[in-house]
Amino acid sequence: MPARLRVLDAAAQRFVSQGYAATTLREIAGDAGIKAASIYHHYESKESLFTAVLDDGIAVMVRAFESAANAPDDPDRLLRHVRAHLGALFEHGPYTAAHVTAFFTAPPSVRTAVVPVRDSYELLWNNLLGELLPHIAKAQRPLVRLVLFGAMNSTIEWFDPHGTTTLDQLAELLTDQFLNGVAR
Amino acid sequence: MPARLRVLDAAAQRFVSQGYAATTLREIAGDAGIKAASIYHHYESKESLFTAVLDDGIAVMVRAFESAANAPDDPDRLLRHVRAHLGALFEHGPYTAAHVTAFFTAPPSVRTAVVPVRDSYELLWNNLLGELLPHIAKAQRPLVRLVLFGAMNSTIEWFDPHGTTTLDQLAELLTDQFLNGVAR
DNA sequence: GTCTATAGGGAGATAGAC
DNA sequence: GTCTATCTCCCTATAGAC
Repeated sequence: MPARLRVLDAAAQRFVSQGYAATTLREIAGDAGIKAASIYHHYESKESLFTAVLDDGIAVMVRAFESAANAPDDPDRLLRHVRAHLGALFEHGPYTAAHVTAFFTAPPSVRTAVVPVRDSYELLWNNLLGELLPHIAKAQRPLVRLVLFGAMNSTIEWFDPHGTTTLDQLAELLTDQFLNGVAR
Repeated sequence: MPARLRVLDAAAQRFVSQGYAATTLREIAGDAGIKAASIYHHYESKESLFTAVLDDGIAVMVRAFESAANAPDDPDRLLRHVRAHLGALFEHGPYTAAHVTAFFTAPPSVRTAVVPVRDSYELLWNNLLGELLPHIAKAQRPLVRLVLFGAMNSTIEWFDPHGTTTLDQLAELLTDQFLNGVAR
């Protein structure tokens, strides 16, 4: 595995678990098996390293969304997209998770650099929800999406993908609860 | 306003918006109108200052929960508790918000010190949901609570309490969506 | 492409005057 | 109760050898 990638992996891991400011380049370098100064051969600064992690995270989510969209006539279309989002969160390393746990620890410059990329992913979801739930007023669509995102993303704080509940089951539970509620 | 409280307020504000590690005692002191060294007359360390903020945050949430519980026969009992939680989040300063945005930037020692206090609040909710939704299996109760918490807490990242939607309306929307879902 | 060495700055925390 | 002064440590980043 090339050093540049080992550094990126280690950085994503550390940023997720400690936040941006609490993570030092020495720690990242140590995890990657090199010295801190060598990081600068691959990335020009700590900030650019974080930006690279976050950009990668969105790319994973967008790819997951798009492959879920490839079977448009599936009656469980929403379920498949929820599963894809959760899959990105839990099965593709800490890159996407960084958006949930570390984004708000990012310095302003990093935050603004990544916002447009995040927006593009959110737009995919707004359109999907508009298509699947046409009875919801357009103005309320982002709000409904934010609630769904809140429920999906918060799983990163408590769900254990190696526990008794599988990711498939979690996706079903979230989708059902989102569509039908918990009252019976 | 006593200096000890000005320091605590400033700390809560800074921790919420920047995270723990990115916040310096010099910034907090500046906001409170004193010098950094003077903080040590009121708090023994930066960590203890953060712990104080988080303890206060839980206390506000517990008080809000309890005053919502004072009318137990209200048919809109869940709504009132959701409203109370959101009220704690948006109307009682940044102390409660610190739990949502800054908790995971806390050093391990702070985290473990606050966990028992958080647990007590979560237990209140588990019991409430068990009472209101008896048809849900006991084992699934925490999961249902976590999804609800995810939806409620994520509002801190996007809801503007001074915008066109009021907190009352937001509470109604979240409660309705939680109970009945978005499908029609 | 990785290293050692180090510059330059800012952090948390302490000492002691007022 | 707040200040100034300062200690000590560790951070990001750079310079230059190999």
